[in-house]
Amino acid sequence: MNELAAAGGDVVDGVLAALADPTRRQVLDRLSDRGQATATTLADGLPISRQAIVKHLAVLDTAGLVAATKVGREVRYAVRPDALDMTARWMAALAAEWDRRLARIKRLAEAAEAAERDSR
Amino acid sequence: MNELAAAGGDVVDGVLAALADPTRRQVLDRLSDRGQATATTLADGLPISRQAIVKHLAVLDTAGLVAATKVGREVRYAVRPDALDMTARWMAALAAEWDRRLARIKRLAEAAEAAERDSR
DNA sequence: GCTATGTGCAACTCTGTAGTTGCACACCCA
DNA sequence: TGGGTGTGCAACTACAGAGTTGCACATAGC
Repeated sequence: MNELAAAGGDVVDGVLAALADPTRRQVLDRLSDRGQATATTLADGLPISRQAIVKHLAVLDTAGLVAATKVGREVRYAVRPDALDMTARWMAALAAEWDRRLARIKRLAEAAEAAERDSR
Repeated sequence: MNELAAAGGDVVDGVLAALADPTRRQVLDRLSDRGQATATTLADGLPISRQAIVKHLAVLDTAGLVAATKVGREVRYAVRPDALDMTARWMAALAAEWDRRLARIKRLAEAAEAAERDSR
């Protein structure tokens, strides 16, 4: 089993699934730009309905990328960097791990080649 | 417009879409573990058909996460860390950007609150 | 109290895609 | 040269989810 996949796997899973959708990334972008916004406000500048935005916000909320605050009759959403940061670290660690393994394999291949040359 | 989204947007887009699928992450994990593998080999330990694996590998290839090498009649795949590393950096920068904006908004809110208090 | 506006809920359509199966083709080996 | 094994291509099914629409409900403001 992979220890990288195990560490905070649920969070990473949700964040990756959430960020896979371009519309959701756009929503996040606008949200981080304004600091706070409601689904209705966000739907204004986008070519999709408010309900679609609401669904996207629900996904982002589940992924921990967004936090909802009820103020009177409206619900304000704000960006939450923690989950994103965690996923970035996970990804960087994974890339480093791949690099390590590739370097090891390259070493082994070169050693095998050298042995081959010597035996000839 | 967001300068972060613009920088290497295509690569990030592909990588995120590719990593969103758990099966593809599993394929990548096995691939990085073995260094090299064919679609047939990878399909052995997984509960899906070779053709499904082939399709996943095609997606990963398009995303730049994997490289294919033809050796005789078989096609060997290997992990390629560059695109993943680039995406990790993009994500870290995005998280930092969110942090910055949140800090700025918090500062503004506090300043507004202080002004409110003074005027009272 | 009455109306405006913002949310929530539910049912529906539709497209993308994960997965399968069947078969043809290419190549290694005896 | 012929059989076994690995790939590629194409058609098909099935399901998740992105988006819409309609309506009921709650709250702010007059």
